[in-house]
Amino acid sequence: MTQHWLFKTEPDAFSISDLASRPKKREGWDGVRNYQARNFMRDDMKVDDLAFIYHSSCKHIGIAGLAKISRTGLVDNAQFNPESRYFDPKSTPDKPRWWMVELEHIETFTEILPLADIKQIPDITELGLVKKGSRLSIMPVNASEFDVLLAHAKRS
DNA sequence: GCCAACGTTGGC
DNA sequence: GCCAACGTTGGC
Repeated sequence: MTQHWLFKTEPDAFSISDLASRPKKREGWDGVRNYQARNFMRDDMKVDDLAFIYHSSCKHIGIAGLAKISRTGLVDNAQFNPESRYFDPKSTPDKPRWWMVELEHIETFTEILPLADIKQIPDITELGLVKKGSRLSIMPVNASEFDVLLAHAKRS
């Protein structure tokens, strides 16, 4: 059973076009340091699951494109690098704390589907983005809402 | 830059 | 295990 996801990113740090310009259009999604988000990646994601890429903390906030999960079960090596802002002194290579998946770019939407518009769509009620207080950087999207959002994103 | 809401830490 | 204090997130 394929699931659907949404990954937040700050485009100043890593954007949908950065993903598209990587070799094979793929990149490991490192730097997640939240247990719930990690658990989604480590326990629930499957190769070929689809994922929206969402731009946050920027001028044009919203869903910017579509990707898929290309690899799972990867260790986020930034946790072992003392130079990295994602370094975790409590994690060891024997027993890594932080795991990630790899994403592969599928499509950059012609226009970003703005958060303000998403909030106006009557069918979108379950999505974490529109729920008060949700700060998850990675969240599931149920199948019907995923279809609605994809239709809106392609229409704009 | 503000600030509400949330997650994490650490003393007890 | 509680909970206050602190740090972070992220829209506005």
